Amino acid sequence: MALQIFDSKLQSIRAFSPLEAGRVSLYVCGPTVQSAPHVGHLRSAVAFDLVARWLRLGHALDVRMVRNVTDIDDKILVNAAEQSVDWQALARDVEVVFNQVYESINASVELRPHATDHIADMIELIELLISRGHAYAATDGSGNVFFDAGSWSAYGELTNQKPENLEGEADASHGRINPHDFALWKAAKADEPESAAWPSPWGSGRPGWHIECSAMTRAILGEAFDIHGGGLDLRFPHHENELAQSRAAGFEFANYWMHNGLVTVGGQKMSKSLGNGVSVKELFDQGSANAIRYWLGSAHYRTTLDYSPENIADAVGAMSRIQNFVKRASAKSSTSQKFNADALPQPFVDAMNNDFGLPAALAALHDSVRAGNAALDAGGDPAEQLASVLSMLEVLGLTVDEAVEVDEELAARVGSLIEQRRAARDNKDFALADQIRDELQQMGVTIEDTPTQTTWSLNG
RNA sequence: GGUGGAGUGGCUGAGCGGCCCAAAGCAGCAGCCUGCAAAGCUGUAAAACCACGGGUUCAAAUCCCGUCUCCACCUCCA
Repeated sequence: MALQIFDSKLQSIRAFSPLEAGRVSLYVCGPTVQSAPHVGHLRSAVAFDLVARWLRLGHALDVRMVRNVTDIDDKILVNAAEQSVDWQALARDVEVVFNQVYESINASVELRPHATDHIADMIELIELLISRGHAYAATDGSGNVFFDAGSWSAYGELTNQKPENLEGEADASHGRINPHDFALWKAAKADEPESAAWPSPWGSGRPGWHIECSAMTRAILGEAFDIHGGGLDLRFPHHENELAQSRAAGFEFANYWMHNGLVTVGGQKMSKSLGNGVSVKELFDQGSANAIRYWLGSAHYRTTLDYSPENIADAVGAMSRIQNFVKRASAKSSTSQKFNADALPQPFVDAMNNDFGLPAALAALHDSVRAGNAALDAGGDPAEQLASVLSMLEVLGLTVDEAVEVDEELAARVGSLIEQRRAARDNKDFALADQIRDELQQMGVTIEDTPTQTTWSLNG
């Protein structure tokens, strides 16, 4: 089965076919580095990392994936001012945190262009739009430049909006002709740092948000590229405006649009005003990055995913079941190959090809785990299932959690107690054995008896 | 007001005309294992009347009409 993708511009499923045979260009809107990442950032990152992985591993395509960094923005300047720090330092620091988080959840992207490195590209694009009659410098002498939405009849095509139905800006000023015209270039303000302004034909200023992505996609992926992705909340106005600008400039722009669903808490979208945001740190305290990644894949990428500690706990359990199998099977089987496309079960392949149907793919994964466990219990060699599971995990970007490092002193004490308990059990002194077990539990150590030995791990 | 999305077992969450007397996970129950546990593994019940009311069809969770409820976007947001 060929890959089917839900194109959120057409609002329907269609077969995926790259513009250039064998290659895929993918642009995903990355974070505005204004404050620490939250669960929503992770969801988007993982959703599109899975897209890239499947294109690479499942379809042997050469994927060029871009995730930009918006490092100049109103919010960055405001937050920096509030914290009395340099805005560039804030942006840099926040970006470091984002990169760490992306790496820990195995969703890093190599191409990470910064808006501030593409100011010249943006100015060039704005000039092109003006020359084509789709943008204008504000007539009030403010130095702002706006996109002329009225000049572009297709405006609203991405989200099926008619300009007259939009609520419209309360403040249709700053030199706008029409309320739905949006800023391409914002004139420097007196109360903002000089470092946040660049020279331009319209005076000193900085780019509007939307033009950044239009300029960067063009600079890095070209005037036509395969897939544009981002969070559902970016569809309007951000992506609508990107599309209008790029098309008005004469570019083909994205061939497919993909939007990931949002993360809610108690059925409501996370937002600062509601104070229900869940930080990445809070999340990682509840489970390994693998378990979090599993949780993010447990619902289809286009649906809303509700956060709750219980749901995370479920994912931790499910992930540990899979990892247990890999550990058990690896001890019995010599399969070392990490990924083999031929080892992917057909239901898994079909699920991934059906618009990245992760829940069904995970069901296929569990089916292989169960079959492998059954083979193990029957004394057989689970090589086939292990190969399948390892290959699926590779596609899913999941790994087997490594044991946590513990200090030697503790290890020695625990080892000694376990030895004493073993001796007691050999003497059938079960009261003493249980007493030692309780003692270990109080130390925060849980032991597990297997037929041949006793293993232990730290709680929590 | 406009534009989209969603309502499926105790919970999470797939399926989107026939293979659905509805996937998978979690929880429950039983068994294996164990000195006993825990952990692990295996198997499995239930009234899931697929929000509600109509309709189309040989056939509907899936399509159509109506109703109710919830969510998102239309300001910055992944």
